[in-house]
Amino acid sequence: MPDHRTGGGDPAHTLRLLWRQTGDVPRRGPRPGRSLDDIVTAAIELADAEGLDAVTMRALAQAVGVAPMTLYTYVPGKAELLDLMLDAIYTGMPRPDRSGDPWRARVAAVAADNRALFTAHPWAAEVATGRPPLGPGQMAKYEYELRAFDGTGLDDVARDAALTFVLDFVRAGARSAAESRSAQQESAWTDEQWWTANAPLLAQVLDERRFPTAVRVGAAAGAAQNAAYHPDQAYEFGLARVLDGLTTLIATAKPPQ
Amino acid sequence: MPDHRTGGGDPAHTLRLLWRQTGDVPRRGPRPGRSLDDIVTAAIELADAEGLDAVTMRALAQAVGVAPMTLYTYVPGKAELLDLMLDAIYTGMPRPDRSGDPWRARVAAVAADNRALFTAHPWAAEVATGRPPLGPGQMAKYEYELRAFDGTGLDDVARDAALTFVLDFVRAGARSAAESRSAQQESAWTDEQWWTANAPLLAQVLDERRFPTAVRVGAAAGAAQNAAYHPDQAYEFGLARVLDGLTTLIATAKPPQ
DNA sequence: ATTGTACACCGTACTGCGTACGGCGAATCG
DNA sequence: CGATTCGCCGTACGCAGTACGGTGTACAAT
Repeated sequence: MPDHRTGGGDPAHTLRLLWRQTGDVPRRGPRPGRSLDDIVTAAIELADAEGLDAVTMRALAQAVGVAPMTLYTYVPGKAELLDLMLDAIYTGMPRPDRSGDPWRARVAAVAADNRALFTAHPWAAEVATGRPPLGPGQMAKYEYELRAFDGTGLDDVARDAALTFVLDFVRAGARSAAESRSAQQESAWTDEQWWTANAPLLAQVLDERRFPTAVRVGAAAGAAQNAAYHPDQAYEFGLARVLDGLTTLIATAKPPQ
Repeated sequence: MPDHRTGGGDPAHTLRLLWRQTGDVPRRGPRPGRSLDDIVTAAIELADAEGLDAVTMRALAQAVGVAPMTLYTYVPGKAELLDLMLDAIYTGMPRPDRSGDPWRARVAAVAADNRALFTAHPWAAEVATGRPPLGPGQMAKYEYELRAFDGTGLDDVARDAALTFVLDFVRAGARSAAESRSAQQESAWTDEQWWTANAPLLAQVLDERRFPTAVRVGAAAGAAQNAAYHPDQAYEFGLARVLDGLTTLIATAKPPQ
């Protein structure tokens, strides 16, 4: 998991790029050969195909068809590029009108939408968004997702906390998946191969009398995970718990009328 | 957030190091000047003090008082070192007998213990543990934490899923905190400075009619986070939801007798 | 038409990372 | 007392982001 994060560049510059308007003043000198969107789109495609680590300035330049240093005429640096990539995929998320559904279905849908985002763009889960890209995509996403809690009786602070709670849960699962994927890519061992390689070695040193519960539960969990697809299981289990937890909160906040 | 992960080395070699026994056969040649524990301890201290990024083989070598390449006579590579560091801090975690407490208090204590671990060793939150360090520390931790669900009526698979759910929640919060800290370290901007730098710029481009909920809730949440310490708030809110969600599950699994 | 200038483009080079490789010298064994 | 083992480490390589400065083009002003 690389130390990629949004909000790494100069705020003023980053915001100008995020909220860029198409109409521009006539400029002197030679016309740019590409557009900023070309760069961002190519970066997203590269990240989708080969992971975030593959998005080096050299590789991206080659994909776009320019020399590495030429990228710096479009983007101040890699930090700003990441903000632009994220905001772009946020912009592309679906936002159907779900005002007729009950809140629980709406929140479940928000979770599913974010999960789908991370499936389509696994690299997005790896990016630290403590300082979110404050662009149009992020704002539209935030606006839409907050609306999922309409009618729950939660106040504004609780509403933000609840959304953060749900999104953090989805992100955590996507991160595990992304980490697993990049681990396989870099170590040339499948997760499964790694476990089967470890099992016999571990059995030699592991004392069942010292760790009885761990050995028993570990075996059961291991068997269950082989039967079905593991990340999906953890997601289903966790999402049910998340929604139940919010249900308890909302039942207290808004007693049944 | 660097792409540090456990389980990156050769399984056989890693396990041998993790379960190393002190009694050794007499060896030929010169005696080692340091012990493996010296290396691991120094690495943990360095990570505690300056973050995981500061643990470079060169910096660690200097801390230990040897040349960089000398480290490779103690550890096959950096991947194995990380496994050893993590298992070592797991070993040091407190494991008091809480069998008298109700399950909810026990699980809350497990969450608190893990949170304390990440407070003492913030770098631990950054490490991807999809392939956990299968050493004595990790096993003791797993054994102990599974016991928190004794008497809940959960079967082995659900018990593992529930523990994973709780630990992932705590880890997600600790990651945010760690990311925030390293962001401040590298960008020379405080999170707060960053937000106050962005606020006026964002106000110029942000249309309140287009994003009414976002603007309102964002303002309320921002104000609430300035009043108190933000990560603590998110933890308290989330933990209550997590426990409530598990309560609903357990009430269904084990009807009140 | 000419000149001045802003700007797109990019070749070179620097720092810092993990670590492969091979040499040196000391401690132990036969 | 030689042979062997093994701790130690100097050098060097590939790859990352990007600072710096040079080159040539296209427009604005004259």
